[in-house]
Amino acid sequence: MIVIDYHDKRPIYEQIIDRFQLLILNGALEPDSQLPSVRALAVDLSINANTIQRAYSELERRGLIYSIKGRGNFVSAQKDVVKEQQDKLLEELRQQLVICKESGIEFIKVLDCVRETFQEVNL
Amino acid sequence: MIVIDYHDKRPIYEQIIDRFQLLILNGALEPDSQLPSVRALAVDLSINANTIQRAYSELERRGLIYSIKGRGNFVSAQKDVVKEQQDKLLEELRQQLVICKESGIEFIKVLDCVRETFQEVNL
DNA sequence: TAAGTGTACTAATACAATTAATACACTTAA
DNA sequence: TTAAGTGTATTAATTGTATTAGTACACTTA
Repeated sequence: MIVIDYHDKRPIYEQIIDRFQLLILNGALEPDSQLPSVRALAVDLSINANTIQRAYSELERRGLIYSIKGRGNFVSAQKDVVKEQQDKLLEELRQQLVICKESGIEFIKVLDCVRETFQEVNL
Repeated sequence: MIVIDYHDKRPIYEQIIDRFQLLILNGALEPDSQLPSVRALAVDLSINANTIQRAYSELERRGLIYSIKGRGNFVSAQKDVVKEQQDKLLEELRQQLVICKESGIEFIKVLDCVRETFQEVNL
């Protein structure tokens, strides 16, 4: 479910955050379903439990999960938080688009890139 | 010409790299034109000259500038390096697009984002 | 009650970013 | 020739962040 890429320069907790966020946003993890415990996942990934805890804290801060002491962490059931995080991703995309535009990359090239990624031909 | 954003989490040398790369890619800095000296820019930005040096070294490694001992740093005159760096930016865009797609963001929303950024209506 | 859970805290280590101070080689203009 | 300005290289020190490690406490469930 979760894989750490040690060639990735980003911190481990950030990789975990992004991975879980992805699984929640696309619906792979259903609302109210339980996440692995901080200790269990720590053992599974051979890392420290504090690192998992840090990732879970951030996910909770974003409203993507909620935690119950003594029971565990669970996927949030609120739909608006999903939309909110998707909007943040779109904002990051927008920033990258601005960089591309300001770097003199032609509009058609960007459009091709989008088409290829989404494999949409009916445009 | 160059501005440092201390609210930006990225290292200073990286901000300088990106800023100069942008100016070179979009043609604001013409081939063979001279860049500020490492010392002069350091004083101007109130940072250490080594930080400028580090940024210039990376820009030279990318082939975007060339340096002459005792004279200064100059914008590269080779067109293919511009294309090469633009392709790298497109690859970063592609990765962000994949994240958006895998996060369940609809194709039309991404397309709207592209349209708005490039302000193209004839689609 | 025991085991499993989240949470909080501190200490220690490792690494990266940055500053600082030099020193050296080269170019240009007075 | 000399002085000023340029790039380059090196080392040391400081700072901040990521991560590990260990511990303790509160809560839930069987």
